[in-house]
Amino acid sequence: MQEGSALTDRRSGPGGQVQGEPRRLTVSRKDLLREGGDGAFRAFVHGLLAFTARLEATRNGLAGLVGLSGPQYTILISIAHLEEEGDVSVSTVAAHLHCSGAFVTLEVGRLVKKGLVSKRPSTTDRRRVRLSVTEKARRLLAGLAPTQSRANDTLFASLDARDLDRILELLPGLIAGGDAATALMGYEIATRDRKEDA
Amino acid sequence: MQEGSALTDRRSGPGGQVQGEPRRLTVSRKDLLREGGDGAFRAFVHGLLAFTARLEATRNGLAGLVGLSGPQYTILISIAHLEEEGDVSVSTVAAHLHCSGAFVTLEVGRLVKKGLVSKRPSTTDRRRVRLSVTEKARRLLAGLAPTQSRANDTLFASLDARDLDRILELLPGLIAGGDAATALMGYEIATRDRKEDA
DNA sequence: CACAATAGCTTTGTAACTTAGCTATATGGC
DNA sequence: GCCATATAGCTAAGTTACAAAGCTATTGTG
Repeated sequence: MQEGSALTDRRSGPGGQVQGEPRRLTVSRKDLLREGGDGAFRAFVHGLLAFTARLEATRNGLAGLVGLSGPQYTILISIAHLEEEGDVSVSTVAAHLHCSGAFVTLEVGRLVKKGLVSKRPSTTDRRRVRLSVTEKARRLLAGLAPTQSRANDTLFASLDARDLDRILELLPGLIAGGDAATALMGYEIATRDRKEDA
Repeated sequence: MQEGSALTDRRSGPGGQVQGEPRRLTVSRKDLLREGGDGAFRAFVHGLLAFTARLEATRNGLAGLVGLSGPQYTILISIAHLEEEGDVSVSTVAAHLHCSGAFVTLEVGRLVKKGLVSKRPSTTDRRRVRLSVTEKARRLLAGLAPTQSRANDTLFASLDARDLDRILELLPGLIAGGDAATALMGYEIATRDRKEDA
């Protein structure tokens, strides 16, 4: 009973007294504010957080079905994908997945050992390595497709055709924004202690 | 020169011979196919992969600015968020972030040690713990808000008002889809060796 | 009142990374 | 052509981010 008292006023402190400051916003673009507040945007961020965790869990499951770890599977399908538009090197994959080259080197090595990726020297730059997925890997992934299809249908059941179109349109900009934001973060980290305006 | 030969036909094997099988689809809902193919959907998946990696990197950067690890920061803001709609326990957070309770216990312990989270026994269920963020944490996050705002403006520069509305509408369904898909994966994993139709 | 289920904690282990340092090649100025 | 600088990839070493298993204390359930 009286669990109603658990109701939390999002503007009040622990004693219930409302602080004078008008809650600093976590985003400022007007398109992303609603009635001057960032509540909707925050909900968006937390929703994204919850969704991406489940997306990753699903990917890990698919990976496990073909005997790979999540990252291995991700790297494998990324090579297959990137291969469609040109030569793929370790650094290409690392940039695409936004992780260190060392990690890609390591995991690609394991994929090679499994016979799923082939590694030959690039013809144009002998420092580089040309990665491609083997026929064995294609068969493995083709075998996974039915399950993948069920998983994707379930995962994206609420998405309609227009949503997909719009997101496809949006993604390049969002990725660019991600690169810009991480660059910005690098700058903020480098200059952080300099200013101290409370 | 003659790098043009690197052009990869996405339907051909290494020798250039086209396999007879018509590329198994990774999704089957008609809304998500284009001209009967899953190419657009695949592009969507890979774009999402690239974007979420950058999103996480940005979050890690924000976390670092306040002396937290990425997961610590994520857990902290999740508690703050979940607190707005009711009591928050370890398992609430674990379910929201789709990770193990053990991990939440561990990280929350560190946040408590830093004075950012308070932990008291739930009044209604003495097995449970009631988590809440401290005033110190609120100040810390408020101090981060300006940077966060710059980062979010950059990250989501390409998103317009209608996009945000639509995604907000979509997210609950997507999260539910994620839960359903991971459940499905559990089933697939449990029954995988049973059938073997090559 | 037993019994099963649930919440959380601790321990223990593993997988997922990164940083630093190295070598080989490439590239741009002089 | 040659030197300085940058880039590609590899390796080794270390750290962090997790999860599985097992325990205790509680709570619901027949």
